[in-house]
Amino acid sequence: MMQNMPVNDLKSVLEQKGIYPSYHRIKILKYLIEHRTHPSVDMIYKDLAKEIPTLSKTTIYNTLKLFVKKGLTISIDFEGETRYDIFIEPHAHFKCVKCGRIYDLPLRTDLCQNVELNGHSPLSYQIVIKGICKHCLEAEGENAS
Amino acid sequence: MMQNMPVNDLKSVLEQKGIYPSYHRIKILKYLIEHRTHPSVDMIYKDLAKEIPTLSKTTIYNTLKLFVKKGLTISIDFEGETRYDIFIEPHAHFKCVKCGRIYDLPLRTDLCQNVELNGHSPLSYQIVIKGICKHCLEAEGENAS
DNA sequence: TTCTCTGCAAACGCTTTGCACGGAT
DNA sequence: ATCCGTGCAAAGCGTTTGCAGAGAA
Repeated sequence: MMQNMPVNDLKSVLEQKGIYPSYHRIKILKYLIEHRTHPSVDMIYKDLAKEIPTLSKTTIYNTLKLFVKKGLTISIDFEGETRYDIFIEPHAHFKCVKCGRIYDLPLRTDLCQNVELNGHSPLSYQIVIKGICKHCLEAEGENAS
Repeated sequence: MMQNMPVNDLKSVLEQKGIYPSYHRIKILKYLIEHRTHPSVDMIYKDLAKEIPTLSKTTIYNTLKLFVKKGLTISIDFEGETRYDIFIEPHAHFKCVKCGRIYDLPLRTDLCQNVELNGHSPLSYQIVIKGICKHCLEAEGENAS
């Protein structure tokens, strides 16, 4: 998980996107890079508040909205909760209905080649697959034997 | 839009899925068949409340949850709002960012053939594409000329 | 009677908004 | 002095829950 990207690199990632690299924004970007678990605002808040006791959720909402707007992050809607991901190349998401984990899945061909667009012009897409993840399937197998 | 399915046919659709065909449930099913606009609870409520003044949103929530559970309907999550659709064959959804309309799009091959599942076992999926719909593109063209 | 469908009101969870403080330029 | 990042509190919105009353079997 840990990628130990130097703070100066994080700063330049933000600056290249036209985002002022404040202390909080660097921390949130660092969190997204080090926790590739598609965290919600609440998850980020609970973890970062340990380091930054004065942190507010509003700041995280503001920051992620800015990151999405600037194309640094994507947002994914799961039943009533928004999750965030810095991996912006096209891919699908798999959500395990047992453990709740979310995985990235590569696409063999771009989605738009697989859909009949009927004249509509796509800008972005999101694919969410629900099911039982490999991890839980293996756990089931162990219990059965 | 109107398909004028006889009430007895609507009843048997429900009964075949093991759903008691109450007055409200028939009305909601009828609405879903006649309005293939991926309505939200609120849209259904606003329309049906004209005919059934005592109708409550809770009943619509209960009914749609039951329909989804029994496999009669699918639910799609759009930014913080759930939409419902009786078209249960696999397909993608296109949401226009200008007019908000939602379209069904056919898939050329099943999604799961296009994704590397990495050992996870899928149960269901949803694909949402955002962009500008044909209708709005044509309207833009007219304004430009 | 018993079970379930219905509906009101309150609670709930996630997100947004309004406004004020404070730091940076 | 101005702009912008931050944070508290309140409001907003979609949804769920608890409970009571009505209706069907």
